[in-house]
Amino acid sequence: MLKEERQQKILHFLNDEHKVIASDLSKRLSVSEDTIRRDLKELDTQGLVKRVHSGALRVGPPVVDFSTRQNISNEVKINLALKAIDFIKDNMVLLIDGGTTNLHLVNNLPLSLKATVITNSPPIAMALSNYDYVEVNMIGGTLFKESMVNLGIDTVETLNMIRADLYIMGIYNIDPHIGISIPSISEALVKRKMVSVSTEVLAMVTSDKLDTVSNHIVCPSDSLTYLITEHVKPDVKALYANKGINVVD
Amino acid sequence: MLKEERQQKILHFLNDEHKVIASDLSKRLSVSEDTIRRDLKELDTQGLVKRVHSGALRVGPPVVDFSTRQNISNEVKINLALKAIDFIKDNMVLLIDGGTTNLHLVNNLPLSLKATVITNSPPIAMALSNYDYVEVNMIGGTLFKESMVNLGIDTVETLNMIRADLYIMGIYNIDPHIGISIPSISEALVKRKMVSVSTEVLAMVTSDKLDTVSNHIVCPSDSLTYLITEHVKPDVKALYANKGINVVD
DNA sequence: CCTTATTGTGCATGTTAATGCCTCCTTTTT
DNA sequence: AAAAAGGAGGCATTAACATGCACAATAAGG
Repeated sequence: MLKEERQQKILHFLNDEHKVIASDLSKRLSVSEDTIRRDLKELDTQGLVKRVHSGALRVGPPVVDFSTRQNISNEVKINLALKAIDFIKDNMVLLIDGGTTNLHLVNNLPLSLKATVITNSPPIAMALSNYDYVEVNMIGGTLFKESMVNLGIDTVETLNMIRADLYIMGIYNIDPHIGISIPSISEALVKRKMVSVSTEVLAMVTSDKLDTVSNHIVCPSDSLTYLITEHVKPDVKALYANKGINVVD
Repeated sequence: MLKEERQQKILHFLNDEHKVIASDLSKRLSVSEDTIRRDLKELDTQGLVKRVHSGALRVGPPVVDFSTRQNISNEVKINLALKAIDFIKDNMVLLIDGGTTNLHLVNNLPLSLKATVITNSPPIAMALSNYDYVEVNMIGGTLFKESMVNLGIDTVETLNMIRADLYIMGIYNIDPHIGISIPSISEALVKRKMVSVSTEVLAMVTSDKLDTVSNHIVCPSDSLTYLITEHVKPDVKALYANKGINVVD
């Protein structure tokens, strides 16, 4: 990757996030922190970013890109994604389904990641096409337009032939007692199958969804291996931790 | 190869790729890296590229240059798409594979279209999610990043369970005598199967591809039902028409 | 047809740029 | 205040670069 390209990416990140952390950039762009520091220094000299301890700040207002950016909560989801990335290692077989949070995750994976990704979500597949060392396997089915994932009998049947190291589940609701639930039954069926074919299961969730529930149960909450979230009250955290879930906040 | 020719090619590459690497160019154009460096230096002096360490960047947005035919060809493709739409009726089962021309078609379908579309291309599927009355069935497989389609054994096997009224084939080359061909063998296998499960086959092609050929044959040209193209010479048109192909220009 | 200038190219040379690591120092956090 | 995290500057390594030179191909002129 060219130096100019990398710096362009940093500016692009900064456009969405209003601040960037050097150590995060190092992971995302697969270069050493020293290089990131040099980049930030340069960009600061050009007046394109404001260098601060441990990272850099955006100068001026963000450039609005109508096609992709919707809301501020992106930043929260990006932060969840950055924490989740620590659990993704080279040579894993990953199973990733849909959801905007998962899409943010995929857009922030280290560029050098070497992995096999299985997904039933066209947007996830397309995002992964930027990663040279990631093999993408799409699972077919009937496109469910609300959440942009392929669902149906074919999908479940194909999943029967698969084993994954880590399933990154896009979730809508989670309740420590009842479990993970979802409004759509067909999505629930596919997610349930995905849980059953994966060694570990990771989910990211914003704190406001930590004790909500929908009508279709995907799996009990202790099916999760990792739950990535924001700052939560200690008692809620303990509730999940007691079930053997690795809570990261 | 002439120097000017080579530099023209470099500009052409840059138009599609927004960056070029000197060492890559050396291989692609079969000259030494020194020569490439001299070329890039020259082009930089003329302000046509921005020279950076290890390569060069495009200056400004993609060039609207007639020699590269980038923008023009988009217009042409949209025109082809508009002609092709006449052959798409409500309640059809359509099989659509990848390619920019097909994507243009999908983006210009009537919003009221009521149909079932089967596709192995994530971008096509995503574009179709805007159509309320179109059911989208995705065929899975291994994502082939160059052309953004799912390919492989799974893909072909899934196709065995399908019958379509009309297959809209994205094509690269067609020669009236030899047939439709494509550089990638795995893509050829999938396309061939798609032809065999469809009642009718439609392809759109710009006139400059009307008598070219690649190495892997998909099917004889008379497998086509409709060939949508630009203005072509009467004799060429007759050549295709004599094979029972409905040529539209 | 042969000579000769011109140009483009590849190779050998020393030089510079980009990056990662290391050590020592500074800032931040606990 | 101690510990941890971040940063600056130096050094080493690698890839990319500029330069000079030689050779080949081409074009012009005799």
